[in-house]
Amino acid sequence: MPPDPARERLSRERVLTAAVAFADTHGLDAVSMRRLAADLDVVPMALYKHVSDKEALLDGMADLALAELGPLVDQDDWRATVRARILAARELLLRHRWLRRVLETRPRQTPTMLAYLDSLIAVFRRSGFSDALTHHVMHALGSRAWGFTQELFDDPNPAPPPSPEQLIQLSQAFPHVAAMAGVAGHVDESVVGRGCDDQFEFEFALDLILDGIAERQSAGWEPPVR
Amino acid sequence: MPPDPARERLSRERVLTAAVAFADTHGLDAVSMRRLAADLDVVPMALYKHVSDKEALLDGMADLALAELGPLVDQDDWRATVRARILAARELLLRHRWLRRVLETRPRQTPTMLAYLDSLIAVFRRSGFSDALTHHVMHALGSRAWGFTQELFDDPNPAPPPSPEQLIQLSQAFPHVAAMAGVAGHVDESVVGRGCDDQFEFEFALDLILDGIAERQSAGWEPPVR
DNA sequence: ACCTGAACACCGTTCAAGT
DNA sequence: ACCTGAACACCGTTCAAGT
Repeated sequence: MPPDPARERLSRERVLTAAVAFADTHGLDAVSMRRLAADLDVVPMALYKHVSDKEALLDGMADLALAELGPLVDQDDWRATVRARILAARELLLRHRWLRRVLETRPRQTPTMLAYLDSLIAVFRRSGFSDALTHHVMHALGSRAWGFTQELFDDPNPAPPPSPEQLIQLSQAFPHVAAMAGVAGHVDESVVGRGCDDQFEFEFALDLILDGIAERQSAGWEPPVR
Repeated sequence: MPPDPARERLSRERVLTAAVAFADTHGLDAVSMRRLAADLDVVPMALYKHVSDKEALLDGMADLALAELGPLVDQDDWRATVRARILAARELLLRHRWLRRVLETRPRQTPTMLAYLDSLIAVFRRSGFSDALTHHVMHALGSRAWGFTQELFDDPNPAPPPSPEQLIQLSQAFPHVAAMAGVAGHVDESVVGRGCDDQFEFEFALDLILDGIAERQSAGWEPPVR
């Protein structure tokens, strides 16, 4: 049979775009080489011409999604710049719910990931932070620099809410968790559970850390001699 | 053939203990139902009598490892107590390198996980923190409450160090990353890479956050009215 | 140069049977 | 009550062949 002329040729770009769309709609767990191939109307092995293996596919997906971020925009001062940049990254991660888990599992930073970090680090260095302080400060931000926290789960099928009986049992066994969670209006979600990492939580923690960073810097923090 | 009397009977405890030991020595990726069964000299399906599925196995492994932590020990004040507790958890995670990834992927908290969080939350509440502040403060700690950060990878096969040529290329493309990393004496490790999340880094960030928490509390922080 | 087909070495898990 | 064996529906990836 002659190749169907109506069928678009495969390309790395087409593979990655399809993979991102597939993950957006079906979740990361559904992304397999075989299913992606089926989605593209192609035999599994056809993908390997454009992507060396599954890890490379995930790298490419991360790069493609991160490209949506665009260049860093300077604000009034380092604090506002870093804050806005991180909140923008957070919005990206909320648009692509699978991205957090992909970033977490990259054994090496992709160039796009490095470029993102470079742009953040640049803000601190240009604002007079020492290289040592910049280094520690980036560690203090940790994954929050990417706009996510451990709470932001990518669970495709959230667990059903516990029954009233279970709730009573839980709050007897773990009274402090219950009291603390109750205040936030979601007794059904545990501290590091999913669902309560809303904008307010994220900004509270981010500002707390930015305050700490500002304090270290204005106090002229220096690395301990050893 | 009669059952070999010398062969110890399987039990949930024996399965979990073997799984923990197996993960300790071979890494998490090596833990499969089939390989664990082979390790126990048993057919794969024999495990399912003691553990309902693989997720339950991972839950059990987490519980067993976390049990090593023991009860919380009170120190001079909330700050010292929380600090010591978190550093103890960190040491546990360093002993069981697979545990971080298992904790991260639990869709629901196991009872042992909840008990750990409960003990931490109790410290804040007993020290006069409001429930609302306690809630936000636990979020600010995030995964650091478990003694890990995004930097603490469980990579069984660390990537080879880049060649000098690659290093030069990298530092030209990402000058700020290079400058910042250089100061810490490990140009070969990127910011969120593995290997530089040493004790000092962790304590720097932890203390920065504890400072922020102490500041919020002594300032009488209250949730915004809405 | 790009895609295909069959095969290999793995998974987790079900079902029906053995002791 | 506990373990077994064969089977099912999946994986990622190799190799040799087609066009």
